[in-house]
Amino acid sequence: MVTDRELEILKVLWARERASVREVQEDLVKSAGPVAYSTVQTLLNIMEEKKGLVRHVVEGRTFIYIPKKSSDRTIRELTQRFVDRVFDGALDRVMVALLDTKAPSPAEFDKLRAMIDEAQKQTSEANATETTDS
Amino acid sequence: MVTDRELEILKVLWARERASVREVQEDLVKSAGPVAYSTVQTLLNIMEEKKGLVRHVVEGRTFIYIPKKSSDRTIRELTQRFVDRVFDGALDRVMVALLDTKAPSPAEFDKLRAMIDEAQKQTSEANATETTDS
DNA sequence: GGGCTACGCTTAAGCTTTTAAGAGGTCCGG
DNA sequence: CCGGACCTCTTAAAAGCTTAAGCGTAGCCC
Repeated sequence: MVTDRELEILKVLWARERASVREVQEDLVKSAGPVAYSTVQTLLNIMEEKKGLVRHVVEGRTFIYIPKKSSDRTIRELTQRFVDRVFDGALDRVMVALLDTKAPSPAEFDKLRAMIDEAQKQTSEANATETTDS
Repeated sequence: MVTDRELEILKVLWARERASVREVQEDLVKSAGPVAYSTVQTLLNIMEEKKGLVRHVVEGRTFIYIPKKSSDRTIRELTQRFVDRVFDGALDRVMVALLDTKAPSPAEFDKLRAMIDEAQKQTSEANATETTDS
């Protein structure tokens, strides 16, 4: 659904929160190499009309584009799709592949552990409130 | 590079190690819904000629296709590409998204921790041979 | 006002992906 | 030995992605 180029554009929009076509195009040239103004324009148009990924407001005669979904949510959806597609949803297999592609440093290992602890704490809290909820 | 359909085909080939077009097509129909024989044929042809993902041997008048890369390696490459594309290579951010998309069970949490421990043990052993740490 | 510039809109070409129909060859059962 | 079944190969079309040129218009500088 979200293509490579569209993701790049979304990243610019998330970083800026709102941006004109020109701003997106200039950031893209810096971060991802040359791309024509009209290309960005067409992409943004499709992303609004056909995919509902962004919306725009008019300021003067400039279109200001704004992402519709948060980066968190979009990235979560992309991750979900990827995990399902490649790993048939098996989280442990994802972890194996991840740790295999890039060997983390000891500090990163600790960070990962902390994350897992935190995530587990969150879920157990969530479960606790489920039963005692209003 | 590897598209969705191609990945499905590769999964069949990895499971069977080697398969005829007919076998791939039949497995695909079961696992992923209807698809024409000739479609699978064209895909396999492209995967061999243009992408070098598979090769074939002839048995009688049947083409037997064989994956060129292991599933491990291919999946590692796909994962690498995804992490770079979506997360700019930041492993910790991947972990956040993963734990966020699907809340694991306590048993799964333990499994993840064990994996991390194991991975760290592996790397520290590897490091011990090259640098004699303090 | 006249030209320059910036902007959005229209159109479309080139490529990849996905799908499939149809041609033609080979093999086996009868 | 003949016909159907099964195979590969050829062709191609629809859809989506990526890229961009060209047009009209509105504001701006002088």
